Amino acid sequence: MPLKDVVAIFKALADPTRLRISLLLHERELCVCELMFILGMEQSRVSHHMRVLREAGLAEDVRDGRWIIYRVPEEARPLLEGLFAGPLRERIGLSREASGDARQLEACIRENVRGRVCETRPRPEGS
Amino acid sequence: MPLKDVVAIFKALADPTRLRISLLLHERELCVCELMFILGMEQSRVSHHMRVLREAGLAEDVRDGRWIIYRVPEEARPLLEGLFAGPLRERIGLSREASGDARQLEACIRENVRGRVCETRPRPEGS
DNA sequence: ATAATATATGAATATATCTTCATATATTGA
DNA sequence: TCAATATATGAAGATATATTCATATATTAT
Repeated sequence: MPLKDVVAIFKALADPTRLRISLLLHERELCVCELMFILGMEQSRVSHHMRVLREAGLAEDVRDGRWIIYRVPEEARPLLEGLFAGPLRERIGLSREASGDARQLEACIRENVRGRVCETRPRPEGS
Repeated sequence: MPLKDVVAIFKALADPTRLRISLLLHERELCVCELMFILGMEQSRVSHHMRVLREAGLAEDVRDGRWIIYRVPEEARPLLEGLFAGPLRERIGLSREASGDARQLEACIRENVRGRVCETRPRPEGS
């Protein structure tokens, strides 16, 4: 494997949003609207980040009806397991962002965000 | 630890040169002129990269006479150990760059690069 | 077929990053 | 003290990256 590909993995994780997404996907597969809900970010922003994670091999998508579900590919599991275990886990676990996200992930499931209308786009003018 | 600091660690490793340097320091402490020799890069380029690694906590420097020796700080050892072990080790180990660097590191020691004049700056005009 | 929903993507702008060049600082040896 | 060596750093330019806005595509329900 070219070093370039390893660098792409670190690049993918070298952004707070993508690191948060990666940690979330490490817990559970999620669609874009669930990620929007958890992160409080708009749709295209999440989508663009998903492309980077996908191209680095840290996420893959499967269509399920009108949703596209993102998850960690089987091949990348041991890698993320290794990265997020040990010394990093402690540091990340103590971060405000990660614990907030964990709480939002629970809310996301409890409130069945995927089942309901998600308002993925800004409403057209005057409605 | 704020997520920001974890991101800084990934950012530091998300560059081919710094990843190579980090792998080298993981093996052995090195001064800038040794890194220049191994990487085949000019002085200021190496220095700038060292600053990023230092600020991310992945390198520290100790002066030894006119040399400044870089090494992995004690606190960062377990982290790098974790990052560079497992699935990543295989991928990195197979990369052309990393094996080239390993060979150059040996040459660097064999030829006692630190002991000799290193030409860390471009010669002044016409000499 | 049409409308609504979920997602992706291209373009534009703002911001960050990398490299190079010039120069500053610190140490050693004559 | 002066010259040489080793390293750091600031500025400038080139390139990459992140965010937003507008719009395209795919699926479902009516």
